[in-house]
Amino acid sequence: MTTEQTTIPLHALKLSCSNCSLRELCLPVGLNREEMTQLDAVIRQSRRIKRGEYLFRSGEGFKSLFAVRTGFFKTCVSSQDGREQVTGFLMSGELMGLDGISSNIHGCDAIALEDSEVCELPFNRIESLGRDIPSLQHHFFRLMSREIVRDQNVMLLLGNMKAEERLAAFLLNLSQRLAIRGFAANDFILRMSREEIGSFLGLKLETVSRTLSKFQQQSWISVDHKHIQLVKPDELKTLISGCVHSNSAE
Amino acid sequence: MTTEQTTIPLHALKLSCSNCSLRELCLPVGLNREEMTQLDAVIRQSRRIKRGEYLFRSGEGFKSLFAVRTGFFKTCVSSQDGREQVTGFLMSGELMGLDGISSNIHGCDAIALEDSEVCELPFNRIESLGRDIPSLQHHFFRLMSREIVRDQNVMLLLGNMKAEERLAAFLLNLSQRLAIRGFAANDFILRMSREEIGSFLGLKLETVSRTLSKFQQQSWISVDHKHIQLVKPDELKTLISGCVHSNSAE
DNA sequence: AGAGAAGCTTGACTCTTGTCAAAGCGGAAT
DNA sequence: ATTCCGCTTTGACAAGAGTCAAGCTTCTCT
Repeated sequence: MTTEQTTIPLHALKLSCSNCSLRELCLPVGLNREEMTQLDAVIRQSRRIKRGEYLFRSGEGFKSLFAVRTGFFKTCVSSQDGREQVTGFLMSGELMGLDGISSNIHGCDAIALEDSEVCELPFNRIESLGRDIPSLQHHFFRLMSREIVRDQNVMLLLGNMKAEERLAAFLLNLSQRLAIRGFAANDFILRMSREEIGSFLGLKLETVSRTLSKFQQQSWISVDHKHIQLVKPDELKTLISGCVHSNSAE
Repeated sequence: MTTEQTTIPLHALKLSCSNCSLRELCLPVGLNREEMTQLDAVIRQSRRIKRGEYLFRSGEGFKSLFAVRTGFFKTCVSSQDGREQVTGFLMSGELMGLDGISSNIHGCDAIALEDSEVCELPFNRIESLGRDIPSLQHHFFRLMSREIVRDQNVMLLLGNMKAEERLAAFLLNLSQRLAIRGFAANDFILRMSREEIGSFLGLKLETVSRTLSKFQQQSWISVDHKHIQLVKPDELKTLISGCVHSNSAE
């Protein structure tokens, strides 16, 4: 049942752009055939990124957005003294680089957590194409807005929740996003280290480890290193019921 | 020296749209006279919001963005059990409602912290105008991206910084934004309560109070209820040097 | 295959922040 | 002008998470 890699399932591929598995990007837009062709022309051939490699770095010039085609990424900002804050984990169909638009400079690092493939979307061409295809323009506004909503939910998590709640919310969020992509919701492999989870959740790696152990002792989950099974996902949901945003539809 | 109200200074007004003091919105775009007229036509007459009133609520239908003309707002998301997370404090020229675009439903509450005025920007008209005026379209993408960058910096703050660092960063950020608007950078009135500051910074109100007292004991600031003076802003800067984002140009 | 490095778990202890409580002050409304 | 309520400050104590350390497992690279 274990998902070997977070690859987008085939049926989604077929329904989306011809050269790019961007479910998020293409499906909801409702483009006709000609518009789809135009968009395809803009999307550069996909690019392979090996595990551990940077897709882009904070401070580099911004030209393109990148959509994850296969694989798994993290994005993070670093402070001057080296503290690292992971700002997100991205799986297939999700967009990176939106923070670079404001200043034409990337505001975070994007690092592959497994061998991955991305599609490059040159932003100036997206902009001009958006002027010709209103629904595409609207879709990009929506994508950016969704990122803002996501960030606000992370703020709620970092500002208000206890360690157990944070970790439960994290596991359930991963589970849900995998399920949407056609993978098992309750049996998956973590692509990131305890330290990276901790950085994302505002916790130390020891706290992450201890909390996972606690969940396992309660038989809510089973932990075998990076292999996680949600045995009683409802218990996790109960734990965070109340402390999640009223209409958190992420 | 105290700023009685966060009103945008006159020279900025003159340089911006004729019916709306939206420095952020108008100045950097470089619109010509006719385009400016078009934009003015879209911006609805400004609306007054009394202190304590909601501009919009989470869950309400989204139609428009709102720009603060005068006054001061907070935006916040609430969890089901009533925990409130303040996601931002907004002063003149800043935009609210960007999170509503994704689902056509507002994702947060916007509440006036003093008697305020806002300009309403119907989003569908902004979108269509953006198609005619590329620089306007680009400007809105940039505004949304800037919001994402801001949110990432807040994540860094909530995830990595200690109470003193958070409060120092908060005070310096306020100071800087006031200075940009022509107000005194080191002598200002807080528009929000200790509890609201705490909610924004992920701290309890008592911790905010104690930390302010600590700063005062060190003669770094002077605190008289809501009246704050930054006596030694450089000490505050030293405190957060290192833990702020490398290129945090907010 | 073996060695070394990196990552994970767990324990003991510390420390920052949260919680509870009480008292003081100021501002808003009558 | 007065009263009351809400905000703020401060103290004492509790608790959750961080720090430090040791030992173990797994993975990677040679």
